[in-house]
Amino acid sequence: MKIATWNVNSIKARLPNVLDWLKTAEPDVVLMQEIKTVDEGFPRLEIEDLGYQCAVHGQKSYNGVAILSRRGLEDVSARLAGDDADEQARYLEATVEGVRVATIYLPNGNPADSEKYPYKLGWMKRLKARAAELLAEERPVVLGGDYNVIPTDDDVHDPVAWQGDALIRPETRAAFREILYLGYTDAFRAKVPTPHRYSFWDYQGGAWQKDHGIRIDHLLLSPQAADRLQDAGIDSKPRGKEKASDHTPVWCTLADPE
DNA sequence: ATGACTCGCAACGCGAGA
Repeated sequence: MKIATWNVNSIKARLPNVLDWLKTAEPDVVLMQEIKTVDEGFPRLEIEDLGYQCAVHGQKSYNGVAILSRRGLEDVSARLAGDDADEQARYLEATVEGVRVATIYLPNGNPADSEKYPYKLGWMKRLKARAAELLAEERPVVLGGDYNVIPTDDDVHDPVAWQGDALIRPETRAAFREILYLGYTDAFRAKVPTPHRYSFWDYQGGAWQKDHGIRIDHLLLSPQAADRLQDAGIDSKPRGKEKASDHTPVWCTLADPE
């Protein structure tokens, strides 16, 4: 089963690129972020034509997440518990052939001296609680998404330039490690030890051409999923296309159960 | 170099992104 995560930065602006990529990459499951539309605006028919079912948790203009699957889609559940006042559409879970998957659009948190940073850290605490609950179920789990976390200095072109940023601050990294240390595996890092492989390149300053990127899109696997991990990678081709998202897909493959 | 890009919106510049 091939599972990918992709922050598309507007599904409407990205639809031709997304359809092309679905046809060529042939993922079984896509964990999508920043669709930037309400549920009714999601191009469901075009994607269903390629054999996918869609679960959508949208929001007007900002955020919004979706799960695409061509191998079934059951028990869909939106929102992250722990803050009933949180109206931002950033979390959606579903089950595909016994694998519990979540699409995650973790808050950016900048500026780090604003109220946005405590919101990010609070959101990470809520995610940790949910991640722990899922671990207790002792089943394959894949938590994929735009974490807005640069885990280590191997995951950024210029760590000094990012100093103090909400994506790299020690508190951010510690909160991310807390989730990993529950027992989750970073699928890409487990398969690709090479440093300086990125999933995001800013639109500005020729960052893509100069490979000035950051690795912030991650697939975290429970032990039962990690036991089935066959391969993982970053598909940088979509980032080089016309009208590209600033993020590119990160994927992993899980062996089918016995 | 007071820059640099892209998105949605009911806009005709702005906030947000990272």
